[in-house]
Amino acid sequence: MASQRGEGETTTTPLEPADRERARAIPEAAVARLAVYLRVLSGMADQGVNAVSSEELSQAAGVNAAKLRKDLSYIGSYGTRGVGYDVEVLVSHIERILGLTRNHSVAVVGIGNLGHALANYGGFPGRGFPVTALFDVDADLIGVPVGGIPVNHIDEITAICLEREVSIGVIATPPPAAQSVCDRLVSAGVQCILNFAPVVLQVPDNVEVRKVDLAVEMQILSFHVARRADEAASVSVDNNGLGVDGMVIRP
Amino acid sequence: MASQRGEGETTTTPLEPADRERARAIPEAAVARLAVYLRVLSGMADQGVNAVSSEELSQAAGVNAAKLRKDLSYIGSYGTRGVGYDVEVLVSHIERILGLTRNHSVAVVGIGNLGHALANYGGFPGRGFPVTALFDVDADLIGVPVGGIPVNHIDEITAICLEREVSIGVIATPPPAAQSVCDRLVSAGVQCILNFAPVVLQVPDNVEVRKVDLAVEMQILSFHVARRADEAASVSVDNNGLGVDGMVIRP
DNA sequence: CCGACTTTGTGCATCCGTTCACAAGCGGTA
DNA sequence: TACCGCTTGTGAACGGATGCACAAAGTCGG
Ligand SMILES: NC(=O)c1ccc[n+]([C@@H]2O[C@H](COP(=O)([O-])OP(=O)(O)OC[C@H]3O[C@@H](n4cnc5c(N)ncnc54)[C@H](O)[C@@H]3O)[C@@H](O)[C@H]2O)c1
Ligand SMILES: NC(=O)c1ccc[n+]([C@@H]2O[C@H](COP(=O)([O-])OP(=O)(O)OC[C@H]3O[C@@H](n4cnc5c(N)ncnc54)[C@H](O)[C@@H]3O)[C@@H](O)[C@H]2O)c1
Repeated sequence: MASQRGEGETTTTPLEPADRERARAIPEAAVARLAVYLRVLSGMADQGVNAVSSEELSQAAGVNAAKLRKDLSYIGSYGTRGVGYDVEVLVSHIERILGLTRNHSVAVVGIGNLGHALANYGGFPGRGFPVTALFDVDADLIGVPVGGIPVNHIDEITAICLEREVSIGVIATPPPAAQSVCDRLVSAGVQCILNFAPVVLQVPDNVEVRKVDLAVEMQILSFHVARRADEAASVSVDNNGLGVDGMVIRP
Repeated sequence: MASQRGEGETTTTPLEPADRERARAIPEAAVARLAVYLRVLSGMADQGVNAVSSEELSQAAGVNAAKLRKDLSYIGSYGTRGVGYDVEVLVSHIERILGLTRNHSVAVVGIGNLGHALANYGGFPGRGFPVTALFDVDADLIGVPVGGIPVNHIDEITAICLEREVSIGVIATPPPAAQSVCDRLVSAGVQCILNFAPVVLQVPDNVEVRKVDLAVEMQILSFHVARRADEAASVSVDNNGLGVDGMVIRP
């Protein structure tokens, strides 16, 4: 508690360490997009591309060019007018702002279907997120290596998280276990949690939780299907009063 | 045009095709939360809870009570002042708005680590999203049943998607294959896509894509770690000029 | 060295979503 | 029936994000 925002109004920004002030001001939505730009730019760098314009990059990232420029302006002015951006330069600045200059050790809890997939996934270590610890309660799993890391018992979570300096905890347990696992991660000092269990986690203010809820994603898609169907229906209603499946819509 | 609010004092006017107009106006963010409320409410219903107030429900869903009420107001007025909401009633209305009154058949493409986890996951069918088709290119996988469904070759995607009336396609292939898989899904008539590959997909306007990008999620968490570390540093700088790990921050 | 051309960075208007605050409406109670 | 306390539903203010449009600032060819 008490670690909410609050202070910061008094200074009319005479900022010396400009980056810190900037970082604080970057909208969350822009942070998410910066991560996407970074991935696109990394791909370009790998293909030997040296420079890119906001137009090109925005196309590749699937956003509006003006928004891209604004997003980039949050982290500083690293473009060259009339030319564009140096890919390498942009990559390194985005990495710096996102805190990717150091590795973030990841622990996965719950090595079931999803936990196995995550532990085996090769995409994280390469991007600065080495998976360094796996936990479960299932006796059959303890000691078994998954993706090269042996599974530990959940009871060892505090000691091991501290030892391996875990900064991100991933919860892939069944829903009923999620809150208790979360609590354990928090008391082990983990301040960032990625939660796959369809549960709303209660955490202290100093802990950041992001959730990935596939059922919710699907339901959002479902909503759009329904909306589309309705639109189609309200058009065809002028024809015959029938919905898409021939279902009568409010006759 | 005409689909906005408009009516001011004549609020008692019960619109005829009110739901369609409403559905169109629901902000995307609210839709995502409605899905969460639905899950919480379903849990309550299972436990025999009959009624709930906006305060209780908002707590359980981890949101502000006013926001919850506004979200619910997008779908209609189904509460009782002075009392609260009937759980069953709310469930059925949210389901209706989200289009969950009918099943949405799901196809998963790319039956690797992640695809296996998704195919085996029992949480979808129970929520109205039966997985009815699996596709891959790997000859060793074709015909093998995963989660009860045999894997088909990707070349059969059009025929099978049409036959099984797939409405949601899930892409879990390696990134280079994602766009081509997406194109095939689209030409098979699939209008909703959930993409796990870290790639920006290009689709026609009538197709809805949602992406789940775990690397991006982690990078957002990383950003918050970095921000936190900076805050700590700028405080402790007043003490000893040292950052959290004893690393010197701008001495 | 200049002028034409290109692209960035950003002020500004707009839009969308969140939050506040309170009147309206309902059930319970005397 | 009339009053009281509680909770909903929503107008209105606010804040944050988006998109536009253009001046500023650079390159490049002559
Ligand atoms: N598999 C998917 O595709 C998928 C999709 C969406 C959501 N999810 C969610 O992800 C979570 C995991 O799904 P899954 O399919 O991998 O489940 P799973 O049952 O295959 O695996 C769960 C694992 O967690 C372990 N576990 C149980 N209690 C534990 C505890 N207290 N501490 C540590 N480990 C514990 C179990 O031993 C098991 O190995 C669930 O919450 C599920 O709802 C999964
Ligand atoms: N596993 C994870 O935890 C994880 C995490 C984040 C992102 N992802 C992403 O999800 C995707 C899948 O990851 P994975 O670990 O399951 O990969 P994987 O390599 O285990 O599986 C990929 C599967 O796709 C199949 N495939 C390849 N090309 C195909 C095509 N054209 N059509 C149909 N199938 C094809 C392969 O045969 C393989 O079975 C990747 O894009 C990955 O970046 C995975």
